[in-house]
Amino acid sequence: MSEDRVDSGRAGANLGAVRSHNSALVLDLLRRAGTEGVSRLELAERTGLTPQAVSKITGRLREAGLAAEAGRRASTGGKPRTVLRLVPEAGHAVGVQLDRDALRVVLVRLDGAVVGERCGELDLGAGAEAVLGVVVEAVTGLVRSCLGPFGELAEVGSLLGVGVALPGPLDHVRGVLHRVTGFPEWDGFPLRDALRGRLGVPVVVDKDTNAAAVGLAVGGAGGSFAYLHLGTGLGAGLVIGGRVHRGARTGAGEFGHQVVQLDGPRCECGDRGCLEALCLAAVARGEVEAAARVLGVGAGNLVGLLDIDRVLLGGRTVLADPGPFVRGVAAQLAARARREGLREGIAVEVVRQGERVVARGAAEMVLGAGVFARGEA
Amino acid sequence: MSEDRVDSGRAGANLGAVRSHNSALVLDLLRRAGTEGVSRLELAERTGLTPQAVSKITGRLREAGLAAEAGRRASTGGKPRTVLRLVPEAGHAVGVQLDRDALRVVLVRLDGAVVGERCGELDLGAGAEAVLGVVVEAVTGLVRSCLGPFGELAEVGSLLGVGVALPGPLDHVRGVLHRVTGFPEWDGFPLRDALRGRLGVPVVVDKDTNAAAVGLAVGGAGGSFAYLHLGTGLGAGLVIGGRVHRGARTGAGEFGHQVVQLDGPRCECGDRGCLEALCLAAVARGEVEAAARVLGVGAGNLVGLLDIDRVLLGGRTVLADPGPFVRGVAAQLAARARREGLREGIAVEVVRQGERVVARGAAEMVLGAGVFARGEA
DNA sequence: CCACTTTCGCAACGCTGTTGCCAAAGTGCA
DNA sequence: TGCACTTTGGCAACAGCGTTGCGAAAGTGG
Repeated sequence: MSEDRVDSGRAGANLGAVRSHNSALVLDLLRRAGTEGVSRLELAERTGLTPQAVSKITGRLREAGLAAEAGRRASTGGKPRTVLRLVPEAGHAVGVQLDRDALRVVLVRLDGAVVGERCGELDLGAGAEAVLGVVVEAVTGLVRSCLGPFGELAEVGSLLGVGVALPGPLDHVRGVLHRVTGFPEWDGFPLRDALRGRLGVPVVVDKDTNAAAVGLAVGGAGGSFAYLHLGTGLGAGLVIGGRVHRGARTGAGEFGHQVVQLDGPRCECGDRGCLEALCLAAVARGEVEAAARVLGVGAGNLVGLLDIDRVLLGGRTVLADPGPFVRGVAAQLAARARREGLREGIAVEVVRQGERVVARGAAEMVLGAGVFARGEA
Repeated sequence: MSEDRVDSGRAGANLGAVRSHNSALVLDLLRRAGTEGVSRLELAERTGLTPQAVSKITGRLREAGLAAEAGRRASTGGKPRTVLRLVPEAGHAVGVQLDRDALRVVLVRLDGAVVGERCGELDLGAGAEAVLGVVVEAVTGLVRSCLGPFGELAEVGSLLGVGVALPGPLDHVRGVLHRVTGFPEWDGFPLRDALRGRLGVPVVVDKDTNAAAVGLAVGGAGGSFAYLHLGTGLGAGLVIGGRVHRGARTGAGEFGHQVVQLDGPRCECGDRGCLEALCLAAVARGEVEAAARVLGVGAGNLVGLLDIDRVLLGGRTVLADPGPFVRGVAAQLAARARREGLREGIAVEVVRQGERVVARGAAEMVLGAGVFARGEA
């Protein structure tokens, strides 16, 4: 997540990069360990660093207030290991999910736990000014109710930033929307800078599917998976090698507009036989099993192309009745695996966080990127 | 390519890793510079390292015999820049392409230039012993004719290893074949170890499409692209962020068996409506334009999913008559781009090296992995 | 011929993780 | 209760990375 300094593009590595890389690594392991904590020696084993190096790194993290000692393990015949734990209150992030008709805002701690939430209605068509007002109102209100009184949001020391997730293609790097289907007034709107200006804290913007993928990747042990989101549309967030794949123009994940039926029915995108059109039409007809089968075909195409570890399902339509979707997709993947001579298909699951997965992931984008900027101090 | 030490999995970085990383980086830039060479300051700019660091690194490379000074640039008002160039003869690698009915062996230098080639017929069904014999014979014969007399292959100091590329699913990490369609006797054959035993030099094994992708990625500036190979089958090699994506079980790139026609005609894989079946059927009927259109649909699905930079076409069928394929695929991608509101589709090209692309890429796999092992000494 | 620009190496430096060593804190047996 | 042993983890010295400061080398241009 945060080791971009070492290998982004083809950049040279210096000692600062090594420190960033290793500190981020340790911090990530600490986050995964959660309440249980990890010992220094375990960290050394998992990172491949020497115990002494881990001691130095964790020492820096403790000094920065990000980690703390928390009890000790049972002895195995010698001095018991000291358990290190993340200090969850040392950092917070806000995650915002904007949908066509709804708004969800969560406040999460450094350890990923949700400590506050607000949901409400939203009319994306009401114009940028109105929508921004609602978002600013919801974010400041939520933070105020959870983290006490303050004047400006920037005064909340532990607040690392705000992550915003919304549907439709956008430029993740610059935080500019390309277009939001059905709402042409958002075309080219610089959402990140606008929000950053009104909130006064760092803002990150990404597609909803990518945000969810970021959230689900925490604890994913560097694996690869796809998050398939079936709601008002159908998209995918791809995690490859523990990192979200956004592509050259941050447009990756157009899963719903893959063609699975040459010369099939017209899709609103203008093409024919798109997966999204077929799948949603089946849902509309009440034929969930057929929808699941079509979704499974698309998932199979994706799995064949990328050979990922597992498939996660989410989004309003799936969550309303998960069983048939999981079974349908799993069946398709199992059949594909059999044809390839493998024993079993790859795992298919429904996301555990349910409706929250996107908002939580949006917050996680901030934690993944921002925690370490403080740890460096 | 070779910076795995720094970020493979989630490994900690130490000083050795930094040196490896940076040396590999510089070496890679030197290889791309080719005959023209690069100056130290250019290397510094591109890596982000200080000129002094580059001087130290190139000093080590020169001492190892991998690089040398080669003239100077025109002065711009001060001391002219000294040009550094790779010493092409410092390293060689053999690339082997095994196809169902043909064998191609190339010997390439460190700079990627092909200095020797052998082609011949092959019967993959003749059994492992016979095929291995033919390969060993061809490899030693070629190296002997190019690099002078020797007893064992391992005595050729500049020979870094042999890369082998062949169709069908296999385990790249362990060098074991899964199965070669139509030749069940190869199921589970440990090709890498068998060849390594008989040749006495390091051997790397990979799918033909991945090998081609490796070769094409050299000089690719860290971008992402897909190599689509249409020959007796249809597969893809994916390069994401300058690195070949092989997936969890090194099975990525199953491009030909994506379903694009629900309930379409049966494919020999057992599924229905596979791209490969439809595309090859059209070719068999002589309808090249239709084949290209179908291929373009598949390419569009891939581009939408991964948002890559460009698409490269190769393989016997494409090379026999490239025009219609390039036009057909480009048309599909342009249409997709228009639907997404982009000005133009992504670039579609035929691979320049033609029939050699796979064998060259196989050799490149060795250079990418092996050069640096020597540079460290 | 001299001033200026630009390249590039030497030496000292700061910082990284590593190594060698020892104190601390347990277990387990006599 | 005491002693031997195991295991953890900090202190200090170290090797090696890229960086900084500075000066020599090698050109151009007036």
